[in-house]
Amino acid sequence: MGSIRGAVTRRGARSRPTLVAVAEPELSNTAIAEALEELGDLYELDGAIVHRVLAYRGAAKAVREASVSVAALARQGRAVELPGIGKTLQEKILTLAETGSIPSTERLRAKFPPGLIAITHLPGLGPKRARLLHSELGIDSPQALRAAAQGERLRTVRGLGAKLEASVLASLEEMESQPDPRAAPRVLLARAVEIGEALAAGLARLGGAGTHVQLAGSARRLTDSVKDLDLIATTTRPSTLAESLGKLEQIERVTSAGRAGARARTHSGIAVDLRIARPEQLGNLLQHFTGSGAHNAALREAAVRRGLHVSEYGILDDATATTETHATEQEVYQRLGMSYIEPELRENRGELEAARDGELPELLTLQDICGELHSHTVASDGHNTIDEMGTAARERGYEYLAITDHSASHGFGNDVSPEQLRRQIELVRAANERLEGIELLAGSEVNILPDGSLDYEDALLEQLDWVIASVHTSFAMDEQAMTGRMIAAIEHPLVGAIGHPTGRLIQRRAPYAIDLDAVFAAAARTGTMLEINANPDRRDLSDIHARAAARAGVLLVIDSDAHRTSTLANMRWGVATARRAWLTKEHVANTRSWPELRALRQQARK
DNA sequence: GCCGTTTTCGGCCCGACTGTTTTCAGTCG
Repeated sequence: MGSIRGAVTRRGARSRPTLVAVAEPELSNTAIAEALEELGDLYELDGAIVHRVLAYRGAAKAVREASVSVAALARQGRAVELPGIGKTLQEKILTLAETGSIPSTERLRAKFPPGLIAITHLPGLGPKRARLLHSELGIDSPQALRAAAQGERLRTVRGLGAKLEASVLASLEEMESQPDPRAAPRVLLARAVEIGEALAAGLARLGGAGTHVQLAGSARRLTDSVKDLDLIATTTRPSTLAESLGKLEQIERVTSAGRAGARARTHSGIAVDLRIARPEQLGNLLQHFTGSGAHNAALREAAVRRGLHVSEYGILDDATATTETHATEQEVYQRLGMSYIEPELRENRGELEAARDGELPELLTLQDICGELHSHTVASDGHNTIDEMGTAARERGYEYLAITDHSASHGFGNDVSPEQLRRQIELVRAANERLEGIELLAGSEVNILPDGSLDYEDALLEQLDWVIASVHTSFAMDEQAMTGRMIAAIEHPLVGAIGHPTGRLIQRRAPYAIDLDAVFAAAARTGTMLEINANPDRRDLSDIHARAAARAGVLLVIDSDAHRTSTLANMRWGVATARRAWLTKEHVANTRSWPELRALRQQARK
């Protein structure tokens, strides 16, 4: 399932490719994850034990993060290989895929009105209170809840009071402007880190000598987006430091401050949580507040089996009944019998087992990157000249820079005609003569047309050092067609890499429908590389997808896709994604010199 | 409902906060 059935265009064929035949698309992982989440919510309302509910939520997460079709896995009896999915859930997934629904969902939907689930998602209200409201007052929707709160009827229920009525009304008002509270606005990582690092530096300055402040939370794990900022500090004067948070220009207001820390909000609306640690327990606090929640829960669960209880304050040993504190995270992990786990890996995706077995990868670093293979100039939609980009790349310490402007059909007034590309090649060659200390490569970011062909003739592409092929049009094709389109480009012998392979824009545009299993298989077979586009809005491939690609034997490239000299620095976010994908230096092609990389390409073409 | 460096049965992270409570349940991260 999900694999290529028909013959694909032979590598080396120069004629227009024919689209490949691919299998009937399966029920999407997103749809399965949503169904499991709904069933978890319904069981929660039904009063199931919390662990059963958590099992459904854990399974939904595993399905959402799976890089292959879970419906296809379930058909093969292999969905049980995913963490948190056992025989029961595999059966339910199979039933869902084959009949379109799950019987227990249907039964519980009949029992609880749909509006009740919405109520459980309001802050301060959970399943217990929703059920109470339903049984005591007959409340079955947010509208009914509002009426009851306004009529001061909530306080007639034992355990509820006037303050809850007020907070419910406030939450309902909030919900109207933001229909799903779980979809609260998140900030892209680049912006969050920029603000977070400024806050940390500002606090360190105000705290004076002996004060250290660092980012924790999801910003430290370098996730795609961030909900709030966690800062961890050590200082000799805790109260003074907490108060000084409000003096920073980014802070709109401080909601609380004390010796243990402070809470605040930036002018841009991001919640900030400052925690002040005693130096001897900095490791415990930092480990706790870096998360992720799933990583910490799994870590603690494993520790309990060994008689150890982990919290932000230390590790309690049942054997001695004492709590030990740890100045560094290294000591925390060591005490638990593990090697140190880099923050980017802390997602409960197998890192705990690997750390116990001493099998964590040596993650790629920014310093490993030798060159940039995707950049734009004024020839298309960039803002700097070839020389300016080359000089900036050299200043970053790169050995090479590929100039890859858009191609003949790009549109927006930025298309580069074949004639213009010929001229551009000459300009790049001339600039390469002028500039010392960096090799400039003549390249192009070529459009993959809807039929899978490219928008320059092969004879012209052959004159280039480096070709990236990307989809920039017709995003709405069905999965079969899009997969065939992409594989045709992967099969093209002159294509070095596929740019931003899924087309996603974080928080704005979902990936287009595509069978990535088939794409990875084709890329591994042909040696065509796949890009991790480092633009902070894209980070495409994602961490999950890049990890699956590497496992499938695909070689990756990390590209800034810079449109001006300053955005060459976006490489940082691509490396972050690669690290979250467990990638080492060996997985990434542009950690190699240009001669080595070129040799790899030529080898793949044989 | 899942899962095993004490278990195939009986467990399943930890602490803070809030609001409503005379000792705690529910929710949250």
